[in-house]
Amino acid sequence: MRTRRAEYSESTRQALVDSAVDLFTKRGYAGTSLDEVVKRARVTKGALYHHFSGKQALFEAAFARVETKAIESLTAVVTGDGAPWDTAIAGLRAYVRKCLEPEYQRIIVHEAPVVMGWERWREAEEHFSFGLLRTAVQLLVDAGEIEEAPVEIMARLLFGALSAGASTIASSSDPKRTGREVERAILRVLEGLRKK
Amino acid sequence: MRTRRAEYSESTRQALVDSAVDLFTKRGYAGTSLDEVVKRARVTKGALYHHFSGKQALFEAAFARVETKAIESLTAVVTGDGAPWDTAIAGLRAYVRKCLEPEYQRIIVHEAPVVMGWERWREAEEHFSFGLLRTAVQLLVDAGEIEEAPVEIMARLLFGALSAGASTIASSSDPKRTGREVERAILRVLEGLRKK
DNA sequence: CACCGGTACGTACCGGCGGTATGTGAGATA
DNA sequence: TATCTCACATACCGCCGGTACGTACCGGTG
Repeated sequence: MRTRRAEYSESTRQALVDSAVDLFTKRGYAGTSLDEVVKRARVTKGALYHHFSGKQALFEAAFARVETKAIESLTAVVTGDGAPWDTAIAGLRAYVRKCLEPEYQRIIVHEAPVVMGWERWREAEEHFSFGLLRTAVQLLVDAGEIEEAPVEIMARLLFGALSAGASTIASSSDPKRTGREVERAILRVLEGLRKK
Repeated sequence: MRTRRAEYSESTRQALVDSAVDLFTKRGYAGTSLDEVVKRARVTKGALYHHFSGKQALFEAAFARVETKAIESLTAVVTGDGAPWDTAIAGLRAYVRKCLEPEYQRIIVHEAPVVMGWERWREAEEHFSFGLLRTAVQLLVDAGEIEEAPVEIMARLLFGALSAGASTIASSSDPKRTGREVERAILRVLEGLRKK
């Protein structure tokens, strides 16, 4: 049953997460105070601590929000029925573009591993971007496109390379050019792994 | 002129950096209080703020300390006079091992980009590990071992992949095995880039 | 040797921030 | 309508980074 109070509650929760995503993106986790977050959401700390156990939990909620949105747009790209290789390439392109959005860049790529701790981050990423990337790699192996290799490891390396590439693009003085270069470099790496 | 006071001063500064490296490694930047740092160094905050402008500056000193030590051991590996390709491989192996040391892993790989900010981190790394890696890649290109490519970009991607690989090893339940797998995977990527 | 200047700290304190304990009023329940 | 409950608001605490100021000791000078 959908009561009135429940709707209000959900609404303020959303407002808190919205505010958190905004401020964490602009000022980072350490640079954002909870007073700012609740002020922007037009509530008080009482509301925040009613919905979340603390600052960390609020960050994880923001993390989940951003990642969920990202997964949606990425799966849309990947669920075409083209050749596995071409689909994978399209997915990589889409992911690099995602990494250039400030929200994703700051919260997911840069801060999450430190704020959540590497272990917790790794665990959470299983259900989000990294999980998607790993299944993509698995598909390529199954399709015989790239040589047999420990999928987990290869996916980790690729994930790291992609993040570094995206950061490079983002802080470049000529993002367009750097973007093309990064894409070409990644494609070259993949071609090097491809079976003849 | 080497005065007595200068020696004392240098000594307390070293003690502060030692303490900082220790605590930042164990508890991270945010989890370490300056009171703990000065207590372990057996001084007070007055001494700390005499030598460093603040917590950030102290972190950068710790960063420089750890990186300097790393560079020393890495250049020792690289300055053999073997074939460029073999030297590069040896360097990569040595770097992965470095990343498994807790100090390097926590302070340099995980926290530095967030604490210092990506731009500042990138700038600092020019004189340390990344600088070394990039010149190594440049040497391989010059020697005709790998195909022409924007060296900066390739080095960035490699750097990201190596960091991810090292983190994977460190948090693995079977580090020995994972270590071998990561090394093999990296070698395969490099072989894919090698000229025929 | 007396004096003095400056450096290398120590001490006391402030403001801000994360977190907590407790009050309260609107909406659900009977 | 009376009561209960939950979704907040309010007030407060302890810690921590940073600052202002005091001080003792070393090193040079007459």
